[in-house]
Amino acid sequence: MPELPEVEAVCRKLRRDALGAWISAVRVLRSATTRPQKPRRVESLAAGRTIETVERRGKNILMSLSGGLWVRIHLRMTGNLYVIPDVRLRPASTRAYFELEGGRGLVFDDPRALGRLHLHTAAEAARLMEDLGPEPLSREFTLDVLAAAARRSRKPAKLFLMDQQHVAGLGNIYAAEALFRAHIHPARPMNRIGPPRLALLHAAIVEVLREAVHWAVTSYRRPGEFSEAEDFPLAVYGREGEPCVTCGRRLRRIPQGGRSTYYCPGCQR
DNA sequence: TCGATCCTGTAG
DNA sequence: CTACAGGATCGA
Repeated sequence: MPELPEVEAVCRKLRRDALGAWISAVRVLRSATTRPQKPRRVESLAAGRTIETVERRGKNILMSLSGGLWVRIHLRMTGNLYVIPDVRLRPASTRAYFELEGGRGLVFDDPRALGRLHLHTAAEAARLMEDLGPEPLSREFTLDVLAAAARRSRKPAKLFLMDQQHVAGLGNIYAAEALFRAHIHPARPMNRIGPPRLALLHAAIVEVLREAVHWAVTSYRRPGEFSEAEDFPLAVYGREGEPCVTCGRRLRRIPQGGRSTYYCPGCQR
C-alpha cells in the first residue's frame, strides 16, 4: 500500500492515536524485520519510553521516543502501521508490535515481511535521511532542483522518478501517473526532456501527490467497517489494455527495472 | 548500472 | 502451476 500519500496518511493517524503513549513492551516477531539489529536489543531499548513525535521523510516513518531514541520504519510493499485497542488481537501477519499503556498495541503488520524497523540516535537517523532527495510537497522541491538533477541523468524518466535520491516518496504508481499527466514517455532519457515538459512534470508530481494525499487521508478517517474506502482514480496504473481517458488508445504495459510501467502510447511520447 | 534477491499472497 | 506485486539493497 505505501507510497508517499499512504505513508503520510499512516503518520497522521499515528499522531492521532499514539502520540504521548507510553510503551510498556516491544516484541519483534521476525528477526529479519530489524536486521542487522538484534531483535532482543530493539525490544529492550525501546521499552519503557514514550512516543513523542511521528514524522515522515519520503516513505520512511520516523518516531522519536523519550530519551532521544528514534524508530525508523519502512513499510516497503505491504507494510502497515496502526494502533489497535487490544494488542492480543493483532493479526497473524504482525512482524513486530509495541504494547502501549492500557493494553493497546501499535502493530507493524506486513504480510510479505519485506518491511523494516530500526532504532537510531537522532544523528544516525538524520544522516540516513540525507540520502533522500527533496520532499516533493515541500518548498525545497522547485523546478530548478528537478531540472538540475534531470540534466545529470540519462536514466529513463520512470526510473529516475522512482530513485529516492532524486525525489523522495514516489513509487511505481505515482511515478507512472505523473508521467502520464506530463505527457512524457516513461522510457525517455531524463536529460532529454525539454524545459516545457520538465515544468509540466514538476507540476504533475506535486499535483498528483497532493490529490493522492487528500484521498489517502480522507479514506483513512472514514473508519466505516462496512464500506470500503474509495481508491484514488488512476489514469494508467494497472490499466493495461483499457482505453486512455484522454485519447482512447489502448494503454500499454512495459517492463522497466524489473517492474511494470503503464502508459499511453498516444499521449506519452 | 543492472539483475538477483528478499518474502508471502493472490490472480490467472 | 506461473506471473506478478504500491520497494530497496547488494553483489557482479
